[in-house]
Amino acid sequence: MKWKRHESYLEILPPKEFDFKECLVFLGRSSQEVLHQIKAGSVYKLLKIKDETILLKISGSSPSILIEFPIQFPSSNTYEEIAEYIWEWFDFDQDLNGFYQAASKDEMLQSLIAKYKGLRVIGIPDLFEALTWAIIGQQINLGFAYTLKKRFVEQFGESLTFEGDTYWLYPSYEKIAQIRVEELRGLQFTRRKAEYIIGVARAMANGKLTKASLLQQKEYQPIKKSLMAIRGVGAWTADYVMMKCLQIPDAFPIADAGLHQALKLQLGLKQKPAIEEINVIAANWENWRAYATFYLWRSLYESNK
DNA sequence: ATCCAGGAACTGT
DNA sequence: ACAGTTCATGGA
Repeated sequence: MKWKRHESYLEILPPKEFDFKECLVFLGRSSQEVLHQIKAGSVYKLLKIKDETILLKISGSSPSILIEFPIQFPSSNTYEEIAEYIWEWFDFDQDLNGFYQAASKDEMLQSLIAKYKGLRVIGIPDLFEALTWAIIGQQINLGFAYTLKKRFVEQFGESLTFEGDTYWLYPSYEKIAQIRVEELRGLQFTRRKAEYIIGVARAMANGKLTKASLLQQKEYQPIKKSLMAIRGVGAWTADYVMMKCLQIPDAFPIADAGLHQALKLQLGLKQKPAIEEINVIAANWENWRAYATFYLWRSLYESNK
């Protein structure tokens, strides 16, 4: 991880294969997003580290990323954790040359990379957020998923208002561990989703589920198995979390409806491909299937709202 | 109206 | 192990 602390800002020095503007497109994909805002090419995001709540203004200043602090500066031992969060969020540990090389054998990926070069898997470093956001999104359209997330965040998260804009933190598992199913039903969560989400919160509050213990397992299958042992987490959610939170570049949510739609459009198919066909299509994506998926998702919001 | 959404658990065989 | 059903709601 490379970063420098300056007098009034923090500078992150990303790897060469990175395009801040491409990542901004992803971050701006939903007008209903509540966990960050984009204004004049900068991303504003509230972050809580230990007991410090800090507003970040994140800007691209090629080749660096600059982090400013519109409200107040963090305490000096918090800078490193902020840099770490940003590093993880933009997945800077991956060397995308591997992906670009793997894609040289695949015409479709090559064309996506030509369009979106420098796009990285924008992650969800917080395990509770990653798991519950995935659960929220199960089997509903993305627009409604964002509606539910907004209600959830605005009901149970902390917020801070600065110069007329309100910034939100995702609800903590400590808080959600204490609520009742009915409170989520009132926000139009299904009963089952409410149970899953509260269950995840309680497992984390008990210390039975942590990001560190998942990552300790190193290998793909054991991690996936541990995730799928959680009620509400099937193969799709496990792969989604491995991709977005555990930064496993080969995680592959093969049953994903968006992936199927993107493949159909990119390959000009008459209908969406079956799982067996996707395995054939993805034969050359080895080690980079999360990136292939992410670039395919990107292709779906060419003209988004 | 009917089908599908960035699925998963449950039930019956 | 496998297939069919249920959950619940919004959008096209």
